[in-house]
Order: sequence, then structure tokens, then C-alpha cells
Amino acid sequence: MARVVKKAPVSVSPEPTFQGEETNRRSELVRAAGRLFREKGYSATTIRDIADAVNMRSGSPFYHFKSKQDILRTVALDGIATIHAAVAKPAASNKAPRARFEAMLTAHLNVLLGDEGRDIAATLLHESRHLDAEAQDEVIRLKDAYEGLWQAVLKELKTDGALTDDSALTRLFLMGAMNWTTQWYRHDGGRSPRQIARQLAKLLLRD
Amino acid sequence: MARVVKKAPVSVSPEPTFQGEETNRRSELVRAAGRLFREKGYSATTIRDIADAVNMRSGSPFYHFKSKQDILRTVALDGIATIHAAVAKPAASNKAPRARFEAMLTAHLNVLLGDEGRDIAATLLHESRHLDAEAQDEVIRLKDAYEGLWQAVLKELKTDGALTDDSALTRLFLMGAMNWTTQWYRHDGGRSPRQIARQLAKLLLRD
DNA sequence: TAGTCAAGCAAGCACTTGCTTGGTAAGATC
DNA sequence: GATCTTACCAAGCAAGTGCTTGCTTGACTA
Repeated sequence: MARVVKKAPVSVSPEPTFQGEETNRRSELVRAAGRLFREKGYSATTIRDIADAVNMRSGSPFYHFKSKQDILRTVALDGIATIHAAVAKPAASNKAPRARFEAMLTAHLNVLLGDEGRDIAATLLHESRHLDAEAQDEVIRLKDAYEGLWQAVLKELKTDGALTDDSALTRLFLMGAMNWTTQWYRHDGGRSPRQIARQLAKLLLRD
Repeated sequence: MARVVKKAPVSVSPEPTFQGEETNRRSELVRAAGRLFREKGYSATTIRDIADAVNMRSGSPFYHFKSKQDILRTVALDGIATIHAAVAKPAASNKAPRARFEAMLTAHLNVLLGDEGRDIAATLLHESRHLDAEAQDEVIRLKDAYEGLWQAVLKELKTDGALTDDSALTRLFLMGAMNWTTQWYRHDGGRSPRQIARQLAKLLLRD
């Protein structure tokens, strides 16, 4: 209600067509959906919520996506691709394992906690179960590939003697410690992702 | 459908009143709700799902609970009380800090991953945001009290020299590593909570 | 100038949702 | 034996739910 006057009888300019800003309307939907999925969860978020957030009517998102699940799929795949890309960069650097490890931690946490990626990352981590089986398989495949980056650096750290155990269990503990930050991190609080990464490295590695 | 014959015209015994089994119908609802909340999430679980699971009609749970949220509140508070009680016991033992720590890890993981508590624990960890503000505050209060148990043992471990940093950050990493197990633990897999606890202790503590 | 197309809107359909209401059968209590 | 209480059920209401349909409009194109 009070949303749109059906036909503004006097208005001359027929809507300023707010150009520039952001090209793609579809990606606006994805961003809005990501934020809402993080804030309220997939099931509690309605198509109407998403449409409202980008100033559409409730039927219009279905021009861009064939279903609500399709939106979720897009957000989740977007999320893991973002994390992977962010971490692959420091992982490919030629720093010493320890410094490389810390840079990877920082990259992962920057996505999870930063304004850019935290919506899609949280959606990926907490709402993937609402995907259909096929999409879930795809997420798992990409996640396994991503964790391969970590397994590799853990192995090097063991070779270096900074780590005594580079088993899958160690990797899972590491993922847990990192991904759980979304549950307690406060954006107004003092600690930066960088500092958190450093502390985590210090906890896990011995010198 | 095919659920209950309205009035069995010939049946003599008017329903065997399946005694014994489990006293309280209300707690059956809580258990069923916990399982469903873990499997599908709070929002995706309907009152009809919960009622079906204990063979009631969809209006009947409202005799025991005043709203769907009230069920969630009960499950969540039940969850944290269960974890707290399970960990408080080893925490109060007079073992050496290191052994005590490992016993606490085991206790926490036994609740999270065991058949008894994993439903309510998962609900607590992942669905608390759907509580109203008041209930959320109560959960946070209890959670802070619970984490106090951990902060205390971390402090002792530092005194003992097994840990270099007993800050809140260390505790949060620890909670993350533990609570994230629910995301990957397989009940058919080889590792027991006990073994996982031991490995985690080995990763965090130095000898 | 007519035709095409991308990007939406208005309306609404079929269904689901949490929850309420009036009733009722079996015990417990007086 | 009359009343009260417990624990439900049958029915349904009002508000949503995902999604579809037919249409419009402004920008481009032949």
C-alpha cells in the first residue's frame, strides 16, 4: 500500500529511469535474495520480500528466474565461486607456507565477514539443504574442490613441521573455526578479519 | 487419510490406549519437533508435520503449546540445558586440566552427535534466530553461562602451559570446531565422538 | 512507421499456513 | 451420580504462499 500511484495524473516525466547505478536487474535480485536469506533464512523469505527489496511486484522475479529455488541455487553457487576465487589467489602465491596459510585465512574470512560476500556465503553455509538434490551435488563438488586448496597447504605445513597432523579431521576443525565466525562476529566490534586470521594461525601452528 | 476410522462400528475395545511406552505426550511433541527442526529447519516445518509425527490432528498441539514459537523455545532451552548438564559433570571432576578438557570435549560432542541430543542441539545452534527477542535473550544468557565452563578450563590449561592463549577468541574457535561437526559428521562413519574429541585436543594443546 | 522485444505490472488461482472454535469421550474428584 | 478436568478431534478462517497469465510500455529495429 502507498506504493505506487496507479496513474499519476499530472506527472510529466514518466519516471526518471534511474540509469547508471547498477546494470543488471537480475543481479540486484540475487544480492537482495542473498541478504534476506542470510537474515531470515530461505523458507522464511518470500518472493514478495525479494521483489519488494528491489522495488518489483511479486510476479516479476519469475521473469528472471524460473522458481524460488532457482534463486537460491544462483546465490549458493555464486557464494562458493566467490570464496574459491578469493582464496585461490593467495593459495597460488609463492610465499612460504606459513605466510600463505595466513593469507588464505584472511581471504576466507574477508569474504565471510565482509560486506561484499557475507550474504551469499552465509546462504551457502546455512541454506544449502533447501536445494534440490541435483543442485546440492553441485555445491558439494565445488566445496570439495575448494577444500582441496586447504588440504594442500596443510600438507605443506606438516612438511615444514608447523603442523603435526594434516588429516581431513584437521581440515574440518579448521573449517569449523572459520565458518563459525559468522555466528559471533560483530561488524562494529574491534577485531578485523585480518586479526582473527592471525590469531587462528597462531592457535593451530607451532613454531 | 486412512488415518483413523471415525467410529469403528464393531470394535469392542475402544482403542487399546497404548499405555506404558512414554508418559508425556507433550514431550513427545518436543522430541518430534526437534527432529523436524533439525531436518528441515523451523520455517519449513509446519504444525501439521509435527502433529503428524505424533499422530495428532493439526490443531491439537495448541493444547500443549500456545504457539509454534513456543515449541521452538522449549526445544532450544531444552537443548542448551542438556548440553550444559552434560559438560558440567566432567568440568566438575578433579582430573588434571588436560584430561578434564578432553572429557568435556567428549561430553559436548556426545550430545551434538548422539541420538539423544542432536535434534535439540542442532535446533539450538541453527534455529535460534527464529525466536522472539525475549527468548533469544534467555538463550544467550544460558549460552554465556555455558561458555563460562570452557573459559575456566582454558585458563587452567594456560596456567599449565598447554595453551598459549586463553582469550575469548580461542574459546570461539573451539566452539566453532566443535559445533561445525554437525555439518559433516556421519553416523555410519568410522569416527566416534570420543576419537574426534581426542584429535581436537591434540590439535589445540601442546605438550 | 510498423514490428519486435526486454522487462516488467495487475490480478488472481490453487494451495498452505498458524491458529481458533465448539465439541466430546474418558477418566478423576466430589 | 454429578461435575470437572484432561486431552484431544473436526472443521474451518484469515492471511499468506509460490507461481501463472494476459497485458502494457518504452526502447530499439526493419
